[in-house]
Amino acid sequence: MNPHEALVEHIRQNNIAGHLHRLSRLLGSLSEHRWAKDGYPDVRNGHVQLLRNVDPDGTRNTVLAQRAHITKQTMGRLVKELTHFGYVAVTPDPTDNRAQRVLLTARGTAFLTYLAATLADLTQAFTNLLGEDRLADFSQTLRDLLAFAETRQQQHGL
Amino acid sequence: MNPHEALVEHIRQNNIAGHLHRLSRLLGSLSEHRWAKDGYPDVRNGHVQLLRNVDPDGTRNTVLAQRAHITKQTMGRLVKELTHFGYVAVTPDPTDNRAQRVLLTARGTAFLTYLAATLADLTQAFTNLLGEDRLADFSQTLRDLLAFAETRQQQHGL
DNA sequence: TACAATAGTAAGCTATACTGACTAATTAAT
DNA sequence: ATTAATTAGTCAGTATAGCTTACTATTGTA
Repeated sequence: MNPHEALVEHIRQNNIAGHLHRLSRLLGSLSEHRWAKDGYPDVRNGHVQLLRNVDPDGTRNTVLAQRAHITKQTMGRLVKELTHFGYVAVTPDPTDNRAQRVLLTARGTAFLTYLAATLADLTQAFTNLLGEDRLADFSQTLRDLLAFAETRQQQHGL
Repeated sequence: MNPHEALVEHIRQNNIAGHLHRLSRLLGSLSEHRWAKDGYPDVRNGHVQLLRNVDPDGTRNTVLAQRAHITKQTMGRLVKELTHFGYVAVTPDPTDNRAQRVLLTARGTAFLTYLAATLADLTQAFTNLLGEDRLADFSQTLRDLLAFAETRQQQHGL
């Protein structure tokens, strides 16, 4: 094995970030195809990070953005899209005239219910593949790595 | 816990795809910041999937695209960018006048060497956090899930 | 009352990927 | 040997998911 091959091999061995990226994209595209097939063609992956953060009594855009770790402008776009497709509705916040409350519509709730079922399916498929223990370990490690990466980001180092 | 809370809780519990997406983005942005700080400001994460697939004697654009699982058009853009920044060079393929060969320049090789070192650092940080065994398990599971998702995609189900 | 902070919007930029349509060159089939 | 099909690469356009900068309107505070 010449030096270049050794180098490349080493990089492939440590390619966790690349694998994460690819798996994330693959799962995302599989999900959206399934949702479309099952009657929810206008919901995209990004929308889920809105839908799953709405409280029963409605939630402000800014709060949704914080929970999803995106800017309020980006969340604002998601709200607009999901409003247009009828998954959420926006009402003025009675306690603050600047603010709005985002609420799930019946369709939004129906989608969330459906989503929970498909996620359960996926978890089942993963369990069949890996077994319960390995899946739980993976999930926990994922959370640990996420916490680690967040800390690093706040320190702004690598 | 009312039904809506239970639903949302269930969705959060099974939020593997969301976590993957966020971790992938976080690691990507940390990497690019570090690369910029260390003298490689023009290399982005996407470029790595080109650089690490170039053979010592050069590789065709189409082959690079296949290895990186992206379209040849997208890979073509990466080639153009990295050529512009001096990390790769393109020569005609002597055996086929339609084709080109992408080769690493000295700068490209230097970056790959540097990259291998930073990946080793990151692996070390992960090992400190998780221990060798958990990291190895995570890495293996990631590969298993990737294989699973690829298969599903080819079947075009779920 | 004036000033600072907050909620949300508008506009525009970037990165990453895709598809469809094209040219030029090669290979295969008649 | 010519025609037809495939292949390599590019061009142009689209979509998604983020971002930043700049703005209005409201609220809270000194």
